[in-house]
Amino acid sequence: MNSLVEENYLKALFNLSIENGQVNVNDLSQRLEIKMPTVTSMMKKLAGKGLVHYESYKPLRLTEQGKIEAALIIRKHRLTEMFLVEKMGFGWEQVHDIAEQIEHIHSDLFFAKMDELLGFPKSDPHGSPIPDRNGNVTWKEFKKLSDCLAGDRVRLEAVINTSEEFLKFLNNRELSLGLEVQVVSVEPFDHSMVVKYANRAAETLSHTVCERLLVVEKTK
Amino acid sequence: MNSLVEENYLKALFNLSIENGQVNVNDLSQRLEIKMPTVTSMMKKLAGKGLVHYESYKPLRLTEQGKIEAALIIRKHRLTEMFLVEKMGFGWEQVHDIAEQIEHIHSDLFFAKMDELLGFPKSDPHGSPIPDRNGNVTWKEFKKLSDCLAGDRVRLEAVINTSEEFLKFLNNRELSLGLEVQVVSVEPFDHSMVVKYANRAAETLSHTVCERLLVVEKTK
DNA sequence: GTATAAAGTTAGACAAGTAAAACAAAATAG
DNA sequence: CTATTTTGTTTTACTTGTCTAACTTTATAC
Repeated sequence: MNSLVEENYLKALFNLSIENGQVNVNDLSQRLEIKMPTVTSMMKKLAGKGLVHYESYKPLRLTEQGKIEAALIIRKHRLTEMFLVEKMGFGWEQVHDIAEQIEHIHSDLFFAKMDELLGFPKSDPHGSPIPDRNGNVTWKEFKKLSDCLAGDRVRLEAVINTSEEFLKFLNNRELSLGLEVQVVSVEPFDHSMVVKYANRAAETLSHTVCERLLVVEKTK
Repeated sequence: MNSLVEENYLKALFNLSIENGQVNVNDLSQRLEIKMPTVTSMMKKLAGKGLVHYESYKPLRLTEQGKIEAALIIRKHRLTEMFLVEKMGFGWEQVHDIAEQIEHIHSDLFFAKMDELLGFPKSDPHGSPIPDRNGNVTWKEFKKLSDCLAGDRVRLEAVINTSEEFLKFLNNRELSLGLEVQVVSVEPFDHSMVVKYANRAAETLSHTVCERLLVVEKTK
C-alpha cells in the first residue's frame, strides 16, 4: 500500500507526463512544491517499489504498474468531483480541493457506490476522462480552441486548468461544457480570439484562456 | 491546525472521557493501539497547544478548547456516517471505517453541504448525537437495555458499539433503531434477557449485547 | 506496611518525509 | 570549445510520530 505522499508523487508524475510528455526531476519538484533532493530520493524509493523507472540524470517515467496505480488515484479524484457536482450541488470551481483530499480515502466500496450512483460516468465535471477500475484511460481527441481558425464552429468539451480562479472566470462569461462556440476572428498580434456563443454579444478571449479550452468540431 | 494524528488522539480522549469518565495514559494507549511512551509525549505536545491538561501521573483531561476541537471531528465523523447511510445507500454496519477517514477532510463547505442535504440531523445512524458547528453536544437521557426489568416496554434509540460484527449481529435479528421492545424476562444467573419485538418469536440476548443497546421508556 | 505489580516517564533509536549545503553532470551561450 | 548556468545528486540534518529499554511512581496484595 502506498502512502498518501507516494500517491501524490505518482499522480503528479502521471499528470505531468500527459501534459508535457517528458518529465524531469525539476518539473516534479515545481509541481509538488518539494525541493529536488527530496524528489530524487522519493524516485529511488518508488523505483524500489517497481512504480518508476529511475536512472540518474534521465527523465522520469512511470512503470506500467505505476501508471495503473496513478490512474486509480485519478479515478478516485474524478469520480469524487463528479459526485460533488452532480449529487451534492457544488459548482465545478469548488470541487478540486475537496477531491484532492478524498482521492486518498481507502475504500473500494465507497468509490464503487459513487460510480454506481452517478451511472458510471465517463468524464468528470471538467471534461477529463475517468479511468476505469483497472486504471485504463481512453482520451478523446480534443483540439485546443487556440488552434481553431476564424469561422470554425466548435463545441466546448473540456478545460485544462481546474483552478477556482480560471473556472470562476469562465462562469462569469457563462462558458460551460457542451456550449457551441463560433470563432469570429483571431488577432494575429497576441492570438486572442473573438468568439460568439449562446445569446451573448461577441466576447474576446486571450490566448492563455483559449489554450485551456478543449473543443471538438461541430458535426453538422 | 492539528495533524491527522493529533486529531485521532483528541477524538479518542473525548470518547473515552464520555465512556469511562476518567482517562489514564494506559486507556488511551490501548484504545489507539499506541505504546504508552508515545502517548505521554503526545499529551505533552497537545498540552503545549492548549488542548489537554497534562500533569505527570494524573488522569488526562481535555481543555475546553480541546473538547471543542474533538467534538468538531466527531461532528464530521457522524455527519459522514449519516450521509453514507441516508444519501448513498450504505448499511449502518458499513460506514464506520469510511467515516473514520473522511472525518479528517478539511473543508467546512463540504460538511456544511452534507448537513444541509441531510436536513441538519441531530443524531447519526447509530443514535449518537451530532455535535453542532460550535462543538456543543446535547446528550439525550438513555438507559441501557440491561438495566431494564421484566415487563418493561422500551424503544431502541442508540447502540454503543459501532463495529461491523455487532451491527451485523443486530441486522440478523432485525434489531434496528426506533424498534419497540418488550422485556419478557431476565435470567438472574447471567443477566441475559428474553425480549419480544416486531412480529418475531421471543429472542434471547446476552448481557454483553443488552449493555450496548440504549433505550427510552415507551411513553404511552 | 513492606513487597510486588501495574502504570507512567525518560532516554535513546528509528522510519518517513522534508530541506540546506556542497558537489557533479548536462545544457547553453558566447 | 570552453565558460557559465541550470539541473540533478549526495550528504547531512531536522521534524513528526513511533518504538524499546530502563527507570520511577503509584497502586495492590498479602
